[in-house]
Amino acid sequence: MASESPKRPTIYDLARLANASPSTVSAVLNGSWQRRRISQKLADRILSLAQAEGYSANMQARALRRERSGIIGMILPLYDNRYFSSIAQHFEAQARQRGLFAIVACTNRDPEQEREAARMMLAYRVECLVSTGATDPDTISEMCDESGAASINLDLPGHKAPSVISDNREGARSLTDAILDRLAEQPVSGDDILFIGGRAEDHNTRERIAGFTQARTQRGLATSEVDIIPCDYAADKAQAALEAYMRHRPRLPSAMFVNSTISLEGIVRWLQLGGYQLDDMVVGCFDWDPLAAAFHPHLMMVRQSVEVMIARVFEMIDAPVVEKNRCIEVAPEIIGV
Amino acid sequence: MASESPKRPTIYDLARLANASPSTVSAVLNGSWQRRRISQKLADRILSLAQAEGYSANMQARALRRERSGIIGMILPLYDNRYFSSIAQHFEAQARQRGLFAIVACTNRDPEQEREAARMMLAYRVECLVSTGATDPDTISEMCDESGAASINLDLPGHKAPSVISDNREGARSLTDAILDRLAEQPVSGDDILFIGGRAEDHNTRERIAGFTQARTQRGLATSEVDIIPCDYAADKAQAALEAYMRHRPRLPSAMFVNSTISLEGIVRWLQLGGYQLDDMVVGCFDWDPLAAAFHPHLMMVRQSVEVMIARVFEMIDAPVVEKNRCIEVAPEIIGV
DNA sequence: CTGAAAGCGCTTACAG
DNA sequence: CTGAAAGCGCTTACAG
Repeated sequence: MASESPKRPTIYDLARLANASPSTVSAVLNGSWQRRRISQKLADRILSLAQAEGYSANMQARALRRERSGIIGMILPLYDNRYFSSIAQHFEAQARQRGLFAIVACTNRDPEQEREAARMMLAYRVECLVSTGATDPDTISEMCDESGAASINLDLPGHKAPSVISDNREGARSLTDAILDRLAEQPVSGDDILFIGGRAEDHNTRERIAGFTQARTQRGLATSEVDIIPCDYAADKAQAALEAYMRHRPRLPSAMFVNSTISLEGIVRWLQLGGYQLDDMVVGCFDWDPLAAAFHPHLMMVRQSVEVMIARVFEMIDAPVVEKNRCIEVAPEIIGV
Repeated sequence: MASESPKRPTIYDLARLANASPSTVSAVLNGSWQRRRISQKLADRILSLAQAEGYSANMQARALRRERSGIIGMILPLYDNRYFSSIAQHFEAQARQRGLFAIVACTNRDPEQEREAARMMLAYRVECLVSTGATDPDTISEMCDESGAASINLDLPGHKAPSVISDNREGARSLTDAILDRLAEQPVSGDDILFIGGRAEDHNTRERIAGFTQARTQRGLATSEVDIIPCDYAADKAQAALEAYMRHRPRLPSAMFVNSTISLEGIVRWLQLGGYQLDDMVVGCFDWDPLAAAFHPHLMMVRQSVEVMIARVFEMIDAPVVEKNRCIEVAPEIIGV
C-alpha cells in the first residue's frame, strides 16, 4: 500500500515562506528562541506558518543531530496478562509525560528474542532500555553498556543494572499466612498447601518459595519438597503438573499457592475436568486478575504495585547516577482476605 | 541516570580500520555489495571488523537518508484485555518478520490521546499507522494522508482508510442463536435476553445489536428497547447499569448477551453481590478470555480471529494499492457451545 | 536580533 | 572492483 509521499515541509520551506533563515525557524520551532532573543513578531509569524503548512519536525533528523533519540524502550515477556499489560500501560503513560517516546516489544521469555529486540532498540538508539521479567537481563545490560544506553531491570533483578522488583518473599509470606488463617477458620481443616507454578531457576519463584516455607515454619509446620512444583508458568504446564501430582494422592490438598494467574488458568481447568470447584480448597494466587476476582471474591491474590514500580523506574532514570547493584523492592498488596 | 556514551563506531571508523572507503563499508553492511561487485575478501574483512567493533547501523541516520523509517505504528484503546493484548502481540510479531519495527501506543478510547499519539508517530515518520478500535479513525487517516503515511483501521471501521474488522453482526447472530438453543434445552425457560455493554455510537455495538435482534426475529421473538443497554464497556458502568435495570425487575433475565469481557467483569461482580451465580442464567459474551473460559466452561464466548485479522492488515500493507473504502470482515468463532 | 556554515551517520547516483 | 561527493532535515556554536 504505497503512500503518495507529498513531501512534508521542512524548516527550509518555512524559512523561505517567512523570509527568515533556517536557523531562526529551527530556534523558533524548538523553543530555544527565547535565548536567541528573536522578536515575538517573527516567532509568531513562523509559528502560524508552521501550523498552516502542517509542519512536524522530523524526529530522525533531530535525533541524528542531537545525538539523542528521545526514545525509551521496554521488553517484556508477553502482553496478555494483567500484570504485564498494566506495566506496559503505565510505562507508556509515564514516558509520554516526560516527552519521551516509549517503544515496547514482547519477547516470550526467550533469551534469543530478548537479545534481538534489544539489538533493534539499540539500533534505533533508545536512551534507556527497561528489561521486564527478562530471562537474561545481564546480557542486555551489557549490550546497553556497549552502546552507551542506560538500562534497568524490572520485575526480575539482574547484576549489571539497577533493578526494581516486588518484595516477592514478603508477598509470598503474607499470602501463605492468609491461606493458613483461612484454613484455621474452617471447621475441618488440614494444613497442607501445594505450591505450584513458576520457574525454579528464576529469582522471584525462589523467593516466593522461601516466603512460603518461612510462613509455614513460623507456625511450626514442615514443608515437603514434593509439595512444591515450579512447573513453569504456562497454563498447560500447570495443568499437567497438577494431573501428575494428583495421580498418587487420595484427595485434593487443603490449599494451593498458585504462582501466577497464568498457571491459575491450568489449575482451574484441571479442577473443572475432575468435577471439582475452586472453592473446594483455599486458594491463593501470586498476581492479580480482576476478572478472577469478580468470579471468586474469596480467591486471595497478590497484587503487585505496578504504579509504584514504574514510578521507581523513572526515578532511577532521572537520577544522575545509580549503582548497578541497586535493587529496590516494592511491597505488594494482598487482595481478597 | 546518565549513560557514559562511549561513542559507537560509525562506518568511518570501520573504513579507516579496513582501509576502505565509507561507501564500500556501507555497501557491505547493508547487503548492496553484491550489486557493487565488491570482493568477497574485502566484504568478509569488513563484516568481521564490524562484528569485532560491535557496530550497529544508526537507524536514525539510515531513515533520514533513505527517507524511510522502517517503523510501523499502531494505536489501541488499552492493553489489559485479551483481545487487544493479543492484537498487539501478533502485530509486533508480523512486523518483526518483515523487518519492520513496530511501535504501539494505547490511547484509552480518547480522541485527543489518539491524535496526540498519531502526531508523535508521524513525527517519527512511521510508514504506516494502524488505528485499532479508534474513536476517531478518520481524523487519524487524514493526518496520515497529509504526512504521506499509509493508514489502516482495525476492529472499528473508518471511511478514509481501508478497514479490517470482525463480522460483528454475524458473530452476534450466532451467539444469540447459541443462547436461544441453550435456553430451549432447559426444563423451564424463558426467552428474554438482556443485551448489555458497549457504546451505542460505535459501529461494532450497533452491528451486534442488529445481529442480536435479527436472531430473535428469526425465531419469531420480539425485542424490546429496554432490554438493550449499551452502557459503555467499563466494568463499573456495566455493573451500575445492571443494578439500575434490576431495580424494576422481579427476577434475573433468562439470559444475557454481554458485549465484552470488560463489561462481564462488572456483571459478575453484581451477581456475586446479590448472591447469584453466573450459572443461574445462560450467558454469552462477545470477546474471549481464557481465564473466564477455565472458570466457566459453559460460558459462551465469541472469539475474534486476531491472527487472521492481523494477517489481513499486512496483506493490505503489502498490496500496491487498496481502495480507501475497502472493509474486510473476518468471521469470529463461538467458544463453549 | 539574525544568518552562514558545519556536522550528526548514513546512502546512492556518478565517475573511474 | 572502488571512492569522492552530495544530501536526507535538523541543531548549534560562532560571528556579526
